[in-house]
Amino acid sequence: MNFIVAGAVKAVKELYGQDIAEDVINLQETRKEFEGQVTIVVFPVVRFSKKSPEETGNDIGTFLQQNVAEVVGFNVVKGFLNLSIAESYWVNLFNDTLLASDFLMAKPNGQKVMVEYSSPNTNKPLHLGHVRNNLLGYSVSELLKADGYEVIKTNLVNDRGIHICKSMLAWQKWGNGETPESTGLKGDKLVGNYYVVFDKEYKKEINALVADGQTEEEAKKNAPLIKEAQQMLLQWEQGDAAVVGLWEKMNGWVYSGFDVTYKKLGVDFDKYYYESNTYLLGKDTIEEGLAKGVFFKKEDGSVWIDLTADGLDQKLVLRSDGTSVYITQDLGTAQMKYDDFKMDKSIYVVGNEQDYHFKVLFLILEKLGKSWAKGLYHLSYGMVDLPSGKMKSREGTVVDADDLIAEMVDTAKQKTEELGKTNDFTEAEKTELYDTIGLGALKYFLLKVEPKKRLLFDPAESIDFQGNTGPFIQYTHARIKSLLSRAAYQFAQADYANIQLTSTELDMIMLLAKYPTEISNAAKAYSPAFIANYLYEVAKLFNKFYHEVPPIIKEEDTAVKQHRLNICKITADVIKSGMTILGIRVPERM
RNA sequence: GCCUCCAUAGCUCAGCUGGAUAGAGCACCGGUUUUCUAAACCGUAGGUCACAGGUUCGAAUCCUGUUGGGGGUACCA
Repeated sequence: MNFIVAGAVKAVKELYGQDIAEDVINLQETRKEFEGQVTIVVFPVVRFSKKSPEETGNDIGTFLQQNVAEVVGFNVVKGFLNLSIAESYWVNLFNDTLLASDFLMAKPNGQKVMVEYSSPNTNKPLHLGHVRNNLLGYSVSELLKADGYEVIKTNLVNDRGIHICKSMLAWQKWGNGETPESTGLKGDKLVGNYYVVFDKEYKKEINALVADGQTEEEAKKNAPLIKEAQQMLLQWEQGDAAVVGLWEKMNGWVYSGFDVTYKKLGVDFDKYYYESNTYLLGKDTIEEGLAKGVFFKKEDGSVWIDLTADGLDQKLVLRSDGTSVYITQDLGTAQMKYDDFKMDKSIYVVGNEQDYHFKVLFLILEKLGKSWAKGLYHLSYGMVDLPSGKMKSREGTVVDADDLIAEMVDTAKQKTEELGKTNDFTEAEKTELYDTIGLGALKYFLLKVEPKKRLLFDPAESIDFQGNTGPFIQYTHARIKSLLSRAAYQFAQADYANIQLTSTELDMIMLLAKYPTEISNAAKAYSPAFIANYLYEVAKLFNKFYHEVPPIIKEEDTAVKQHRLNICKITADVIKSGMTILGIRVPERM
């Protein structure tokens, strides 16, 4: 649409003798109720024309109609100049751009980006909050690929620390040698159970101590169990063979459990980092910061940074005993990741409870003069809340990832069987279809919401399969595919000599043409939700088109038939491409 | 206390680089199947865009304040 902007700039020059910048010409789609396809908002031009909005609109409209071949008509409503663009323009756009073989291909931009997501603790199974993280991380990775980046997906596994020692200790004390094999439980579930056991027993001890007259705070510190867990962590750090052995065994269980969930979710990683390897990193960075005067040392030996000038607080970066805190290792890990990959950008997909942490982290790296610090971005997303409030693993008020997935697949199965759509499917085809639909519904449900917004999930109300949902879009795709195969579709450009586009067809072409722009906007905002909402519009408009036109298969005019099948084909391609970005598979039939 | 994010229909969400009469889905009510898949389509109803000011030709959108809610503010991660 650049030619319209250029034409309008020229119009202002010739009509009013004024040079204006291109951004004065504000283009938008013409609203449905008015004639035309493209609208120029004339208010910003008024101060150059020194005429009323209506007169200005008429002047420019007349000029464009006379001087720009594609502009075949115009009307002015209040301050809005609505332009009618020649049908041949849209037909050419459709044939030359949308039907071109590279329409859906990513154009490499030569940049490398790392996306870190998932990053689970290895002491408990994944829940709905983690599911949101995983789907977001995966989808943003796909989105950035589609926008031309080379993407490295990483998972920084939080595999050490007091939380794992809690599970280990509880298993040692009360586990009776249980294993995933002996119980039939997934490894992460088994380990998670002992995390809950620990918490229960710990609370008992606290209550007993409080009854003995200690304050709750004291009791929390003095309970024998927590002391034992801390002792275990110390032994782990010293490399105690028995503790490390147990740690490896239980982490192994958890990993095999996670692998099952990851596979089910369809997410993967190019590179794993383990905190057990990175937790000592960052001390070099502390030295570097001290030398550069970015950090300062207090009398007790602790190291700090003063960020009060930046509107933040003083922040501890190294304990007085010389050991690391959270941010110490994150500083070191950031350096290591950069050294490993030299990426242009690095995205951290982490919940919004850590907004402050990342703000500080990035600011410190900038102050240390790291050239790559400006490429760091915290993709902060809102928590998933239940009607009862926040999910808490320790208290068992979580929606378990595996359970939820199983439930969704089961619902998909039920609904599909009710509709009697899979009577001629093989068992394998059925299994795959139910999986595709169930996960499609779940993923779309989570991804259609803007990442930073918190999300309410009510387990009592099942996720919809109708309306603005994954299955609706999947259905639209399946319907098109079946139509194309029944029509024995062959790709070819249609002959438009005698074709008059319907207004819905015109709308379809305009909407489909926006796909590449949608991708780049979504990528800039790191928001798969843009894609989800766009795909919904595409599917909705297609269904309208589908109902409006007579059966395409029976169409006798071969040019019209080819043209409509082409629209179907591009629609299916765009849906498939967009859904792939969301990590959602689309069935050929359903 | 301070910092930060959020507030749009009964519910779940779009719309936010300022543009025309604020849009969807669900739920509710009504209609469409001898024609390519009714997980679809068409229609009715539903709004003080939390509140109050300000900037502007024009504000759901930008600014300030207020209210309500989430999160953060640890020598935890």
